[in-house]
Amino acid sequence: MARGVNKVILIGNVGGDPEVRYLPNGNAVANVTLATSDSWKDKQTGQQQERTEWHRVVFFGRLAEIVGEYVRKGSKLYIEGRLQTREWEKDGVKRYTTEIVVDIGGQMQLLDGRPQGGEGMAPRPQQSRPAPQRQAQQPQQQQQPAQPQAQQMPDYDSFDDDIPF
Amino acid sequence: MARGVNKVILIGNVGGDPEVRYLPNGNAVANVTLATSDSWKDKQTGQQQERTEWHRVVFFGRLAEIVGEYVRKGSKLYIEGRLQTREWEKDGVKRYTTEIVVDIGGQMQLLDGRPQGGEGMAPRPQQSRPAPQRQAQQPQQQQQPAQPQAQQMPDYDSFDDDIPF
Amino acid sequence: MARGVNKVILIGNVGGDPEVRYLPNGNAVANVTLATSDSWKDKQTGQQQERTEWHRVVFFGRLAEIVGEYVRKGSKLYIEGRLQTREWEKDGVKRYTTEIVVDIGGQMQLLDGRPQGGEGMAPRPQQSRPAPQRQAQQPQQQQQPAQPQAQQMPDYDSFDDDIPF
Amino acid sequence: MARGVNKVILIGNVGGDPEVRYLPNGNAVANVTLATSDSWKDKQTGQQQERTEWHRVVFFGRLAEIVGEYVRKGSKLYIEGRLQTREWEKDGVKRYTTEIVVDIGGQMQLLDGRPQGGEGMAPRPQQSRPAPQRQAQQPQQQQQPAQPQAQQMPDYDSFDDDIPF
DNA sequence: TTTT
DNA sequence: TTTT
Repeated sequence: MARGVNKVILIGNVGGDPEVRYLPNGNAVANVTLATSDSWKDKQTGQQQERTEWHRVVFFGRLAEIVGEYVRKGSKLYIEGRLQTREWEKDGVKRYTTEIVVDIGGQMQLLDGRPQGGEGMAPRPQQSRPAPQRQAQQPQQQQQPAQPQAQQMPDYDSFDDDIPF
Repeated sequence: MARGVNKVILIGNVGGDPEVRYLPNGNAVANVTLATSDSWKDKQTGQQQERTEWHRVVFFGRLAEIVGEYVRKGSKLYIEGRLQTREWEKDGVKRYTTEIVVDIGGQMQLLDGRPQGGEGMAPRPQQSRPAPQRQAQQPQQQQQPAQPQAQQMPDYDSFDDDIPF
Repeated sequence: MARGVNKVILIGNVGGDPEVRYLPNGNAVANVTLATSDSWKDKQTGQQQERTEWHRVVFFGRLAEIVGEYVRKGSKLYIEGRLQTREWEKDGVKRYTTEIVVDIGGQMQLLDGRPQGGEGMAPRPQQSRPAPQRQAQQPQQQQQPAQPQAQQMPDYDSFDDDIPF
Repeated sequence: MARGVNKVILIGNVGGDPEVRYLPNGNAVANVTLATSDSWKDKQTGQQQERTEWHRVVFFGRLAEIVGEYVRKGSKLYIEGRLQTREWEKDGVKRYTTEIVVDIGGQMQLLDGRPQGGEGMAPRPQQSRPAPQRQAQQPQQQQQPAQPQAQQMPDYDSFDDDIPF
């Protein structure tokens, strides 16, 4: 149920291989940056201008797993999600990061099965990926308070600090 | 022309009276915060939960003028725009703010003509608002380099620092 | 799962009180017509022009019940659904009707709680509405083949034949 | 200006080479059918189901010309337009056809530069296409009343009767 | 950091 | 058939 509408629709290219993590409850989370670009002719100079916008997209659940397997740097994606701004702190000062959350109620479509590397649509090999913890949660994780909601995830610490927004 | 799609659709309520400014070229800019909310039942506790998301929306041009006249705190709006993140600096450290830009190609609909105050849809009195500078730009402003594009607007300094994201 | 995207977003006013029916499996179906309008200035004559577009919207499930209770002639709605064209026959000739289907994955928002009649947001009295058959299906209906999917619903025979498209 | 919102977003594949025509005023019109498909698992039978939906899309102006040059059978498109139902008559009985109109305010993105035929993105040879009549309208066409608006176009007679809706 |  |  919702009062209001909060909808984002993007088509763009992925800036790097997705980072996939697993929450203590076994739910997958995948982070991706997505570039959309606009070009227009400057009225003053007549020059063709271009501006690229980078978006932080966070997938949860089943879509996160699909992203981890099939999406790579350069992939073209359609995504539908919602805007969410989370607060974090650095050196005692509050910062805010706005992301597009894609979970249930959202959508993702891989528009291009041929990203760099040329392995076609074969799933990415998964040796280096930690096993999903759906059916087998580790004991020490169950001692932590359960994660009731994806939105309440305390931190996104796997994010590179160098991508600042 | 665009490579990619960058679209945001929101329906929500305005958090405060709009701030309207005029760029040196006479174009109006209106800033508004918009609240959307989601509610859901927590699976663990069975409790009804609610989360409100605040969005920064920036209108340009004709829509900004309409916003300045008809939108007030509490107004319910439909907006369609695009995501844009701009960089700014505070105490020597870079910060990023993500906004929804609504200009040509975007859309705005006032869904509720009866916000708090009860004056109906009568335009807001405009004495305290600086005159639009479309046909009559002030000389000292023309000495500055022209602002060719809304996106290149150097700063949004009229923003209240207390709205941190 | 979907290959492709099929999304319709409308904001408009409802042309008449909704017609709510119940499928044999107890699922509610609500039909509504929704008007959206565009106005523009004719370049030839300089006259203000207006065109109203009428849309057939079909709600299923929980949303259909909400529509039956709260939506009335004149209500302003936001809906998000998908396009679907169904075939029917009249006098031996095939006809096609395109509707916007709003079910799971879709959305509905009542944007105006004050339609004509002035009873506020109180649910419509329900004496004249047949009881939902969720838990108590009637025997003769169970003898029919089950309706596996809303999309496969054989007919919309409660529709007024006079609304031709 | 609009009271209400009427927006359609589709991603799908084109069913045949576009038909491009020119209105008496020189404006291009391109007709395309676009397929979107949904698949789901039937709850009764557990079988994977698929349903393809065909949409009639009509492009006007610059986008129609781009469609005529670059879009072919099998092309994958993103389109953003609005719903419009027009009335026509056959054997004295009124029929209605719903289309997605993509003109100014709409958008089109070619998501796949490699449709069947393998000529890459080279524009389609244009010998068989009637010259645009922008600057040079033919006299007999000017005797007809001018077409002030794309929406008022009297007929779409170039459509194949075999595509019935 | 992507893509055309 | 709606609404502003």
